[in-house]
Amino acid sequence: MAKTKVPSATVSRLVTYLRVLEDLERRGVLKTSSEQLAEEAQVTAFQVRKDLAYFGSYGTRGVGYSVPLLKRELRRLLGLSRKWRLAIVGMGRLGQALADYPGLDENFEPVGFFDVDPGKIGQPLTKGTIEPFAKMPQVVRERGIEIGMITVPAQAAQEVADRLVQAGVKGILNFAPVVLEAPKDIPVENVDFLAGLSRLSFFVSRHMNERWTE
Amino acid sequence: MAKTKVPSATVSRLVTYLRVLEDLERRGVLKTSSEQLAEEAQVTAFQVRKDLAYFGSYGTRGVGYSVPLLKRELRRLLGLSRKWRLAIVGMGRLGQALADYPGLDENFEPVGFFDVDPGKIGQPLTKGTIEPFAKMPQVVRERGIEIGMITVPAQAAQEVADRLVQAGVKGILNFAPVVLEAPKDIPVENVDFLAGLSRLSFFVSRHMNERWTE
DNA sequence: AGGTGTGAATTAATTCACAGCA
DNA sequence: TGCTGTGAATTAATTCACACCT
Repeated sequence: MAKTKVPSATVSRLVTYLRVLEDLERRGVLKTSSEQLAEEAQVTAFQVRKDLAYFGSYGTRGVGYSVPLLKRELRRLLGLSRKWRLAIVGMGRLGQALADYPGLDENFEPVGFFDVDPGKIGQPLTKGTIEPFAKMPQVVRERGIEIGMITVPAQAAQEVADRLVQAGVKGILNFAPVVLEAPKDIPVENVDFLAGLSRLSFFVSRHMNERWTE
Repeated sequence: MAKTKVPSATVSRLVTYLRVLEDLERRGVLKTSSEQLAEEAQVTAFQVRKDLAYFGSYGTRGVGYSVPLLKRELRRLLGLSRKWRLAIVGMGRLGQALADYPGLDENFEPVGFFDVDPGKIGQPLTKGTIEPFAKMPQVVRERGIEIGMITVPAQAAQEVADRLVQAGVKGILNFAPVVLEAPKDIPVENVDFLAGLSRLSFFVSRHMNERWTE
């Protein structure tokens, strides 16, 4: 069992391994190997074994890994052995799309949906009803909400983040295209869609220029 | 001017620097420094200078960087000095939200919106009209579409990707929660929303357990 | 026999310190 | 003087080879 600190790249890959395992399980596969996991996760088998070894030894030598067991262990490592209660702030199309994103329910329980638009308040959703943002702090406390997901326009995001922190959430996932400030003990994950496109266009343009010059 | 290969982490950070520069420009700031960029991008000033130095020298010693100039250079480096033509496949809420995502227009031009649902076809959007997916290959050729964005359900994503590649796109940005296969000269960027939440919950739960044991 | 787990070797990324230039 | 640009030093991450266990 390793006591060393875990590379953050490893954490990102654990998420991928978990997704692969869920896929294998869906296909009825019960046993797997570092080789197979590597193939599906698009990394090397060395990498898979090393990543897992940071946390413990979950496989059987000469045999491989049990899919359900490894899945359970990864969920535990990622803090997903219980569901996190989630507030989604900003119920435009993005917020609504995320509320219904497949697989969300396996690890998260969205129990609060907020917006400031009076026209939206009361509107029913698949998993609840849109409530006024002003009630958010109260709801966060009442329902023990731990994670806040921000899907409001950029200019409102920092304000929303501050209020979520005040209300007592433990972490923030931000989809607005700004980098948010937060107290250093509140982790914030900033997701930016255009980042993906920009990275992609970097690789595409480099490929098209055939080894770009000077 | 460096000839060395660029760390892929550096490319991701360039995207962030560009976003920061756009923000500075919006605030009317004309000159900046590695210090300031580092602050806003949440990295060290060493890192900023090193990252930029992989590509050239864009600053003035003793002075700093010109915001518009550095912005232009970063856009060039990222292949964003012209707009990429974009097809969005899957016009559910996620597809529609992304079509209107702020800042998209600065670097991308969505010129094709596709769905298989007959009920959606013909529906007007902010930037166009939903067309039948069957017409996608023809439209990709006619309008010179270079990048395909996939926002369909997971089970349809691979099929869509294959058809996009056949139709001749140069790169794919995938929002469906699966890892896609593609020919090795076609870059694919797989975005997974739950990845962000899972990473976040890892950090939150570790923090809550106060240095997690064994 | 066969596939994991892990120390050692290698490679990559980051940090640093300071030379170089406006 | 002040801040960039960069080789050198350090630290981190990945790859490898093989001991080890079933």
